[in-house]
Amino acid sequence: MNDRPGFQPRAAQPVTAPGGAGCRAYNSDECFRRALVLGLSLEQSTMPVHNADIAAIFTEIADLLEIQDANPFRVRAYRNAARTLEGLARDARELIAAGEDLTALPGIGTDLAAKIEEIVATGHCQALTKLHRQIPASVAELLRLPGLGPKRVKTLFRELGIASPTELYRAARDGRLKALPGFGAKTEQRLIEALSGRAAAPSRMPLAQAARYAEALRDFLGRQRGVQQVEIAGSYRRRRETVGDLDILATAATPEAIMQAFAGYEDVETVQALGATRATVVLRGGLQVDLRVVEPKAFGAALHYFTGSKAHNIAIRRLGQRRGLKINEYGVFQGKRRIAGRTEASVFRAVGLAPIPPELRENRGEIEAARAGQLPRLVARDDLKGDLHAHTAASDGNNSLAEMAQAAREQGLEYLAITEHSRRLAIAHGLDPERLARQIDEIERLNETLGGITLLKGIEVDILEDGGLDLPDDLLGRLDLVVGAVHSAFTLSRAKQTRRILRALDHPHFSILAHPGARLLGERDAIDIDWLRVVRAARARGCFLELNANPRRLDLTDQHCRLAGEEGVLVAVNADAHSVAEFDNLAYGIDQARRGWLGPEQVLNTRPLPALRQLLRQTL
DNA sequence: GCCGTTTTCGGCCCGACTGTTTTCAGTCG
Repeated sequence: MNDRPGFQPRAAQPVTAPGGAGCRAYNSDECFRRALVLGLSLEQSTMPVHNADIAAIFTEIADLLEIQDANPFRVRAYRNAARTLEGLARDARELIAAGEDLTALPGIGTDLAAKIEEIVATGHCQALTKLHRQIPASVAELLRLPGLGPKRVKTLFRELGIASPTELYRAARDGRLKALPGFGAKTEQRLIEALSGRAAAPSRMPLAQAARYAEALRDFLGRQRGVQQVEIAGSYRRRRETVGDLDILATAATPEAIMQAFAGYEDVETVQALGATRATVVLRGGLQVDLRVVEPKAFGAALHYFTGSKAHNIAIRRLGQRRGLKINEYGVFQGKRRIAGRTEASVFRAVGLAPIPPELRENRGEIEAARAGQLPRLVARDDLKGDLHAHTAASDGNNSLAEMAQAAREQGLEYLAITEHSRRLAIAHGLDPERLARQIDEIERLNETLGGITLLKGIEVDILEDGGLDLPDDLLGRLDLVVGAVHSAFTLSRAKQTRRILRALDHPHFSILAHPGARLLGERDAIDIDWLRVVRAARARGCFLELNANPRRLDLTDQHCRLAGEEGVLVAVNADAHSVAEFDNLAYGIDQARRGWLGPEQVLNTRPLPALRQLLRQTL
């Protein structure tokens, strides 16, 4: 788990937005009034304030307060609130516009609710502006450097006036750091290395990419003499779409042996720490890995602890505390007596909870649900009966219709929709009406010879900038389903982008909105749309949302899956396979669906074919 | 700054490792 705040540096840019476009659409009078009060003109109100912007401001306040040595619990309150905001499916400004009470959110009291309203209305927070008068914003950047926490950053600023990484680099190179109290030659050297760019800034790695490192390392450790259990915990086990680092947990007859083997693993680039039961290394490729060795009787407690999330752990410990129990990675203790810890289930039982699946452990209501015996039965890979988004060599795929059908059948699927790109996506060799008509005939012929699987006739039609579809109605009407997707004009304003999607959903033949956010992890941000309106429009029109299982996309996000589930919109978990190998990606889609609290009944393609056809007809 | 089966005050999660120290503070997860 690397839940260190600011691990994913996000610039806390002041958002110059008294109101913002989205706000104006909801509550123009109020925005106008606020703009007048603040002496700002509405012409400035272009950039809407998102939860991530508010969270970034709260995180920066927390950083600066910490450097000032403020009450640590006050600091934590800002961090908790930032985490709450980042975990919401809906933007705070929408909640405000809908008149909802922000103090109902966990970790948000009257003070922080007022600050959120202030930021939504103005794009700024007075409290942060005030802090900036005492400490420049760039000082907080120093916290991202290895070995620097609030205390040392404060020392640097107070003693040497160092307020930025550049100034720090200069001072370190001049040898001025090691004279400071609490600093030494090693710290100085480490900072020089980090600042000279030799150590790349840590960034989160897509889950599927991390899996390659993780599985190889797990196998290696499992082969070591005396090793009993090896489990990868952390966000990897929670199946987050990206992981910051790997947390590996093991039990072994002799801890020293596995620690040494770990440090000597062929892919290790640097060993950052090596203790008796805990070690940290960085692999070639930049992934940090922590290994922890515990006794078998503590394995469950340690697995729970290192699986996290941090917010979940804190909530569980607080629950234990109220029962007079102390919970740590070694077990659950009543006084000196250990009452649980060998298994995760025993830890949950000790605090009166049903076992919570790792994917739900984000402190987003799973503890309350477990206490009430209302944890959802989550969808599993085996629940899937088909896949509703696939390409062949006719557009930008690699295999033939027959090869894709056979691969899908080998994956245990009963149906597969063929959904090539449409003509506008020329780069992907998209189909024009004539070629699509030919493929329709071809699929019908092939279906007569295929056994054990049915191909469905579909298309991944481009949603044009104005919300129209890229192929004529009469042709779309001949298909079993129409999957529509955005592949262009990603940067439209929220109002325009939302209007575009709503118009596409309105189309009489529209079935499934593919990769609705159109994001690419780490490469392209999601388009800006009013999610609640889109989800509700999909429900009203009998349409469905896709969870695209391609590891680069994983789109819907977990939060939007949950929103869809709560609003009664079925989600299609599709591999978007461009080759026979890519059906394996369905597992990543299922992971994400589980993180979004979806059960089998909330996933469209868990239906057998007749039931699926009936649902699709309702959209056409 | 938040929160309440300890409800408007007094708590707030817990431990390992490193480096700088002579017994521990700071950082990190």
